Amino acid sequence: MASAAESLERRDFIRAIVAEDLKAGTHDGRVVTRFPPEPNGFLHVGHAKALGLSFGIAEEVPGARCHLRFDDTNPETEDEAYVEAIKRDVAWLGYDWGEHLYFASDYFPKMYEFAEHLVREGNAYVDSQTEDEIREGRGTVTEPGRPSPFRDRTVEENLDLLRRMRAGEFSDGAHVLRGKIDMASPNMLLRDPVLYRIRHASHYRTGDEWCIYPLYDYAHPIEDALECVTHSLCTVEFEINRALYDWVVENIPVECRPRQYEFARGNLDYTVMSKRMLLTLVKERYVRGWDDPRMPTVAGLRRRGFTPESIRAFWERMGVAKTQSRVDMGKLEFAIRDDLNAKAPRVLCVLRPVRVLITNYPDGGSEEIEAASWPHDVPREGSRRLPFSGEIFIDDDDFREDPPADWKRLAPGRAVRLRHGHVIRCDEVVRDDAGAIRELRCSYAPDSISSEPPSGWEVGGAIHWVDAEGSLSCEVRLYDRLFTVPAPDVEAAESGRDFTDFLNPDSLVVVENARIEPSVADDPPGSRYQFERLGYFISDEEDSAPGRLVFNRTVTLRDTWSKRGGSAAGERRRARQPERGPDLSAEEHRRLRQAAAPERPPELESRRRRFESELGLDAEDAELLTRDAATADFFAAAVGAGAPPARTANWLINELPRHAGDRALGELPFGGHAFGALMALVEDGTLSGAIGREVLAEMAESGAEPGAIVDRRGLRQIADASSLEPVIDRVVAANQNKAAEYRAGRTALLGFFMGQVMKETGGKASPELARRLLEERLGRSADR
RNA sequence: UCCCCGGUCGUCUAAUGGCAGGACGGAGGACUUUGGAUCCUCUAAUGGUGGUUCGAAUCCACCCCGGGGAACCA
Repeated sequence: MASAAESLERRDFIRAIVAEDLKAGTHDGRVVTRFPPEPNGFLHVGHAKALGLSFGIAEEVPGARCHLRFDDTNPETEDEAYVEAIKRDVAWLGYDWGEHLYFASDYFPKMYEFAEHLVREGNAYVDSQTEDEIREGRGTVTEPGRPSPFRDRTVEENLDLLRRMRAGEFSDGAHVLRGKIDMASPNMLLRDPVLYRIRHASHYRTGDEWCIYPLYDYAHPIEDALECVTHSLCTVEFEINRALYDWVVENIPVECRPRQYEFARGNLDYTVMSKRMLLTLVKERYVRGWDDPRMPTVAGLRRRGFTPESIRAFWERMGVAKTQSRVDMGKLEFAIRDDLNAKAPRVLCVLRPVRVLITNYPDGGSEEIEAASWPHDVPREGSRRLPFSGEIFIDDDDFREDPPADWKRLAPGRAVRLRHGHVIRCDEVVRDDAGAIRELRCSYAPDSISSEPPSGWEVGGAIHWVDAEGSLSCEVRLYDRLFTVPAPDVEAAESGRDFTDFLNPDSLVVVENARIEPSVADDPPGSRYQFERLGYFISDEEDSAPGRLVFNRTVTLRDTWSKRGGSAAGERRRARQPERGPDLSAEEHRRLRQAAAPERPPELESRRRRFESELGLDAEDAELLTRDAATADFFAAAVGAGAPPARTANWLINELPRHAGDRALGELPFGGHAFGALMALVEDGTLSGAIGREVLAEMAESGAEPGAIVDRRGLRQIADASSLEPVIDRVVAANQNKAAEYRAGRTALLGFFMGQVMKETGGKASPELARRLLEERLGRSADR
């Protein structure tokens, strides 16, 4: 068991929780997670994050597992086709659910049985109000709800009604089953949530067997409990649902006690992730389908050429936290380039061909060039042959008649190396009648393939090319971001426009007449390449066919030449910061509140004055301590036991609440007297503040006397220089480099040294003294 | 408006009262038969105001900002 806990790296707060549960043996040392998609759409990259968490943890902990469970409780939107698509995507990402494939719909009988149980226990009732009446009765965020007139039906009546609901005696909406919780709860979900509704609809798996269907908040915890899931991980918007989740699990007869934890969902720049919007894009034909390479779906990414490894690595680098975030596209692009650099063989492809005639090449001559498929820094073997003759194509982009100063490509009178081939120089530009470039006339330096050209040929850079005769025609699809703004959903909501208004018209550019080297002719669809200097590409699995080559651009190469600007997301965030005036200080707010506060009872008011005049408390402390009688009594008892008033007030206000947790003063296992004794120990220097806090923590836990705790644990502080100096010397001697840095001006390191001294002394060093000695010792220049 | 959750370099994320660190991006340089890759250097942050503490991103108070919440969706 310990080894299982150790194998889990605490990479994020969820894994930390799992590791701690493992250590504490919380779920008998078991770890079971689950991934619960509803089969009403395709998986997207955001789901890949959730997959990486739930399946990732299962992979990392020996003996753990992750269930793939279809949460199919709504017959109206779900479909078998989505089940298959989701299974395919999960498997493609490399996650293995083994035997553990489940369907919520398989639990319908059990869920119904539990519903009767809830009714019998008085925890649920059949409500016969209309949908509108129920909504109305729920109240608002500021007003409590009103109980339904049907709330107090007898168990017998409820049971009878529920059975008849199930038997199909009622029409849709005639009745619902509601949990009987709390109509006044600030959490609206707890105001008697609907558990079951009548819906005479065919379910894709259970057909017409059921005419009542459970709702998410009721079904999900049951699914988890029945499967003995231990850590039910979901996104933060379900945080409020947790209270209801816990209520359900506590009120049904199940063995296992799953816990729900929430993390931030994975959002990406320049796309949308909501199922509704994705469905709109597909249905209204803004894209070619769920697997359109511009879609953020797993299927889209796959067709675009992303690897499962890159997607997993991407989310692993992103981490898991609870802050809402919108990740840079650039990070996803980094992940795929990083992966493909070592996986995609290099080939040459010319997107927009310009004909180049090599005038000094032997007439009708040709040769074959052996070209390595991998650059020098990728340790892989392999090569192919490139045909070369006196007539080739280069890319439009690689020729400029009037180039900028730092141009490294072809221009009149300039020379470039043809990648893997000869060096050529442009002698003449031939135009057609319309003035467009028809061909470039160049000369080449013979025998310059694997050697430097003769002097006089100043080579700027290397460009890609293909042989005019020996190359193949192909179609290349260039993809760009689907939307023109980083957050189309937010933009739409704020501007009142539709999110489709922000679609990027250039998200797909089809290049029909590209030319590619012939070596790729017989590769299977789905082959990935780097088209040198252009990017990573994949042959399209749908549209490629023998004799018809179609490539999708996965991502461009990083381009430090024609670089783009900074992060648009950041600019946007800054732009949205509204103007506002200066904040009121905390002090001003306190005064305002106090002015508005009702008069306190005279008894407390007179104690306040006495605390202030007789005990010398400052006005604010006195006020705080006399807000209620219990606090005032507690304080008085402490002072009565000989405690110093000022320090006691300070600790009562600042330290005690932390250790009390939710407990009221009266519920603590110690009283004002013991607290006063602790204060006396701090006051006379027996304890430092830090140790005092530690003792207080133990008192709050066990109720033991402070003196007893101090004696048993030997906690007296070390406050004499003669005992502390050797420690200081040791610490400084052991960290000579840091000491030098400190002396050089990095005084923040004092905290580091203080920490070391505290560690050495078990926290018992007097901090004031330790700090003074340390400053003294470090302040001196290095002694020899 | 009430309840819940958040707020750390431009972005994502570490730091469980003790050195604000890493990654992406950006800038500069080295190298280069890909303006790729790699390597080096640099850049840049704790929302605000108070408080507690020897010491606060971390604890407390108030404020500000963002997200979620009044489906018979999940």
